[in-house]
Amino acid sequence: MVAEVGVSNSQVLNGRSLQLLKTLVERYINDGQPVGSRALSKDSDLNLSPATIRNVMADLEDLGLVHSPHTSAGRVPTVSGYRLFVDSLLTVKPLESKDLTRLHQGLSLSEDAGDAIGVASRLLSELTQMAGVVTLPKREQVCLRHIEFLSLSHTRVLVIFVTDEQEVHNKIIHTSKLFSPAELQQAANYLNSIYSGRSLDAVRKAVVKELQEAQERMNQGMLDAVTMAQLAFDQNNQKDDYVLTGETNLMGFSELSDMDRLKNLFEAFSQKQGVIHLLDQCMKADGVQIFIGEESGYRAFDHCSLVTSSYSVSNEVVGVLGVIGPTRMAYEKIIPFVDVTAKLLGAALNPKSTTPL
Amino acid sequence: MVAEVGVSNSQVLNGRSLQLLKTLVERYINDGQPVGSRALSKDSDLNLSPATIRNVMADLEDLGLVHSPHTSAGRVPTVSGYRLFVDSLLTVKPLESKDLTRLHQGLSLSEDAGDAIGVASRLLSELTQMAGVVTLPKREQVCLRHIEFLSLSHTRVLVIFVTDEQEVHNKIIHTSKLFSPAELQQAANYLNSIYSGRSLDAVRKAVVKELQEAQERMNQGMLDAVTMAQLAFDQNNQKDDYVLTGETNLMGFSELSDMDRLKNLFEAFSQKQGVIHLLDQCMKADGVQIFIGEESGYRAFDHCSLVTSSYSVSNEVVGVLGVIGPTRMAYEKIIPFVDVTAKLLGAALNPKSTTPL
DNA sequence: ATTTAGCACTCCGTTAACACGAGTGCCAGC
DNA sequence: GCTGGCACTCGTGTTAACGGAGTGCTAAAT
Repeated sequence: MVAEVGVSNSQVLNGRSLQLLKTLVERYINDGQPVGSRALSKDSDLNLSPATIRNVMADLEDLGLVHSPHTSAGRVPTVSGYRLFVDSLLTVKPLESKDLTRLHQGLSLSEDAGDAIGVASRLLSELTQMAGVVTLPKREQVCLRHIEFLSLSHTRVLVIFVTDEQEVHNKIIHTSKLFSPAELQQAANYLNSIYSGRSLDAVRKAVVKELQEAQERMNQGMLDAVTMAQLAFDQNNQKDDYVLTGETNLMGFSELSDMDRLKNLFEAFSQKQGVIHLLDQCMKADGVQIFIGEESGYRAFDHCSLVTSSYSVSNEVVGVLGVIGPTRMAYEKIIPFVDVTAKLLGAALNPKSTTPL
Repeated sequence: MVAEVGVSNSQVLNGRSLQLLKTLVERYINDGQPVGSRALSKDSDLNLSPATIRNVMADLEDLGLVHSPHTSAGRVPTVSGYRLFVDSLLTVKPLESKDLTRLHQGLSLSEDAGDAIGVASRLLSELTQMAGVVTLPKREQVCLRHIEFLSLSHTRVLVIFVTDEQEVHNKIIHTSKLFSPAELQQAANYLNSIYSGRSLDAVRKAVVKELQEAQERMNQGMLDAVTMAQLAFDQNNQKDDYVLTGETNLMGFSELSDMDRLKNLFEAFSQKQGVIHLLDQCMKADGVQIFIGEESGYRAFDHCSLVTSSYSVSNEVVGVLGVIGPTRMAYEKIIPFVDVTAKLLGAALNPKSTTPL
């Protein structure tokens, strides 16, 4: 059932040790108590006496896979122990059909992208009873649909633009000269005719290029338009952000009941940048990605695990979603859950799949 | 210094008892320990022996103003005790000048309304070390500046409108028939020419009126425009919402260190409706409003106090801001703080005061 | 050579007993 | 009406004892 893992310590890390590690982790995930040799002897179907198991446990402890809180307690998996479990020992359970239908229902009838993101996050947290997080889709990969300028006071201009995912963005820019409403209208018309339907990234590049090389060919109106477009699509405009729900679920877990830890965690949530950076890393790898405890490198997440998956629209990775919970979580259920949710969210965001009523 | 409070129990609730209640509350707010008769005897400048003070305390306890956690502990103010203190005994301290300048600076250079709201909330929480909350300005009182329609798929139309506070709102509506981009443009032009500059509430009413009485006078294009406007400004569109910051500050207070309480509180924060309802009540009364402990009627807030003030733009109350903390908070500092912040936020939001760079 | 049984040991968690300090209520005297 | 004194109550912190759970080690059994 459990194959050997080919490492240098092959004579100790044989099938039996792994089997025992597996049942140890499973049992610990279930009831949160350090698990002792007697319990393990009963739980595993290899008929071994507690004494034998104690020997194996000592080996596992030497390898840093388990750890005992104090001399006469059972063993608890370490981060490495969890890692080995997740990578090689885990038997993932297929998603329960009732959860699948909940996901399907919820995501299929979301009106716009913002909706879908919120729904996805809420479903993640509700169905897992942990915290759900979904990053907003990256703007690079979406297309410009419509742009519009509106004069505020003097040289302040409100830029409104709509992407093909039916998201409305807006930003205030400061122009170098005063524009009349008619001029602004004209500029918008020009930009719409040229750039509508192209990706924002492409627009950004095109704008820079036009400004550099083709100034003499353009009339003043076109030049103004392109200049404003550059201001509007300025790089730092893309507000990285995410939707987080069910944080309060985390308050129920005993491993996070320490007020200082909890405070750090929630502060990390509201400061956002750290979490965003972490999620960005997950976007690079496709498929499900897992950070266990300190692996994330963020102190606030020391006692948490993060299970993520990137989601894609038209075969282009645009964001990440995931679940945050204590390291002691039911990975075998969470992993397929996150996986499926990512796929469904991607499908829901696909512009081709939006069906009019 | 402390005048008598005219109630039926005038012979017990004389100036001296009130003086003692005052110093008791002040001392309890300072160090959070139940305060005993000896401490009170030293703290108050009326020279009384502990024994005398014990008698007074017994009276105050009969009146339900103080309470002792157990037989041989000092006294702690009850909700009524805090209430009496806040209403009649409190000597508010003027805002520290460094806090005032922080507020001024922060709020004066906010770019748009959303900015200002966020800054206000952040300043409230940072400077008080508690949680700060600001409701978004109510849409009724703001003016329409520009409206725009954009066709999505089939009969789904994206409505974008801008208010004079430089806020961009958007909503997806479903029309009964298919419109061409030109028709949508025409409709938008019509609505802009008629309704631009009028308050949203007025627009809503005018639209309904027009549809009822004047159908024969209008051509089809105008009719379509007005119909769409009605959908766009549909009543339930106004998403009540608020900005909350510094929730994590609340995790430091011992009275909220109970995990269940804390969880309830944070859940109330994320569900929002309860909090919104509470804040709505505060909007009716102008000036500073205070809910102490259970007074709010929301179980989640049982051990919290809420100090709020409505804020106004052009003499019209549009929202509420406030501070949430434990009942044991420094009211004498928080009250003027909230008061001033509300006034400054109102000023910052005033469209006349927006200065171009 | 591996597994097992037995045994001494360690450590946690709970309970009880105890002293201490802080504060009260009440009474008698000023 | 105020005050000092006294007995009493209650929470806190310390200590000791004890049972339970689990380990490590050693010696015997397979």
